[in-house]
Amino acid sequence: MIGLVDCNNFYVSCERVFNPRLEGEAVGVMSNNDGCVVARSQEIKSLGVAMGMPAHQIDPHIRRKCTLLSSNYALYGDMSSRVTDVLSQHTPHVDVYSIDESFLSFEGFEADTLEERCQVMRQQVRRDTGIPVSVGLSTSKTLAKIANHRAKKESMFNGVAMMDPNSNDTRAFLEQLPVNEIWGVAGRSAARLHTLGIENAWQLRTASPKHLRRHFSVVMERLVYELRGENCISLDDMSQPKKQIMVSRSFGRLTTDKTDLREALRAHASRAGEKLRRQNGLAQALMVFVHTNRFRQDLPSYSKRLVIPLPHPTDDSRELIKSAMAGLERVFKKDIWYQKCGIMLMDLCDHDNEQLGLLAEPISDEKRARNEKLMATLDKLNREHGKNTVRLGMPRKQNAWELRCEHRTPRYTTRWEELAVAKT
DNA sequence: TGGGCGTGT
DNA sequence: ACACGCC
Repeated sequence: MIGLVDCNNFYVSCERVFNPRLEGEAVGVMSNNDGCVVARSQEIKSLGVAMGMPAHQIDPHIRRKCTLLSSNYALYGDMSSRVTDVLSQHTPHVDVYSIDESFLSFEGFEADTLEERCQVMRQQVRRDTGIPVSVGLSTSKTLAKIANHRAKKESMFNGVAMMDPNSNDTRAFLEQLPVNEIWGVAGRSAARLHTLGIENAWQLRTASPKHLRRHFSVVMERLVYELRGENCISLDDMSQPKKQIMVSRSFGRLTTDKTDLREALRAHASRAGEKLRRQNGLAQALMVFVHTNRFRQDLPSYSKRLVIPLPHPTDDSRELIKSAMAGLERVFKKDIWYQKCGIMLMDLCDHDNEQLGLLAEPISDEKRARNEKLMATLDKLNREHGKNTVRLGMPRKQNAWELRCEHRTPRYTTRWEELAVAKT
């Protein structure tokens, strides 16, 4: 049996833990730069604020009834690991799927004890972290996802729903479930399924896998088996090292200033280096890109990307920065209003069995050890004393790439200076 | 009017 | 490179 634990309205729930006054209010959390609404309380959903809606498009009448917060990823990330910690106490197999979702394997557990166990687990998460979660149980991940939706929507389940893949009840539910509500099926695929006469999940489940493979791909074929209750989506991939690492941000305001781009790319390359070292990898190439705001039709549009092979595989932030700066020289154009820039590390390989290129410059073991120690120290300081305690080069004040986040709450759990204060 | 991945063709 | 998906 597989369980899917999903936190309810996760970012909003995190905010409510530290500000209980938000309970019962219409609350939304916005994406970076206060762009779109990416998390919504039940109350704000009822007001008609859609997922992903640009914040500035919300009707002013509605807007006045809402609390819209900037995202506080330091807080959400920390709360997420607290939730995961509790889950790990209830089964040895937890696959963290996203910041607010985990798949749990209950292999070897008695099936008829699971609903009860999950209730206990759910209540412990609530008690220990303050976060409400729902649990879906079934024999495949796709069905566990569907069960999770039911657990959220139908109050009779009390937050834990188990779906027997072969029950009449399941059949009835799948018959009224539109295909686009299935995990892995969105607008385009749903439209193409419709042309084949497949409108609901039951029709998809009873369709011919071979037929679907012809019209789509193995992904859709697997989905048919998943809907039948056969677990065929592997999630070990989740913990696999990344094949690319990307860091990019929109600017807080548009800029034509090369120094802004230089500083932003330096920060992005450093962050990418951190991620790379954490997965014990080396990069063999780096891509730099810049572009303008495609929504601004009054300004010239410009977009450029450039792949730069690295002289040898590296995880050293200083070398990544050096290549990124060289790239910037080649993609930068004067008098362009840039909206975003970023870098992507590519052709990643494992640190421990590095392939030396034919033309690689040999580096002495001594020098290499020193570089590694420097990076390790940098990472340790930033880990233990907070992000950006030590950085490579200092950005100017009031730079254009600083994120807009006018409504961010304190980082209660990850910054000493921002701890919650109990008033007497 | 976000950011960061993945798979498949 | 592109299409499409997830969260």
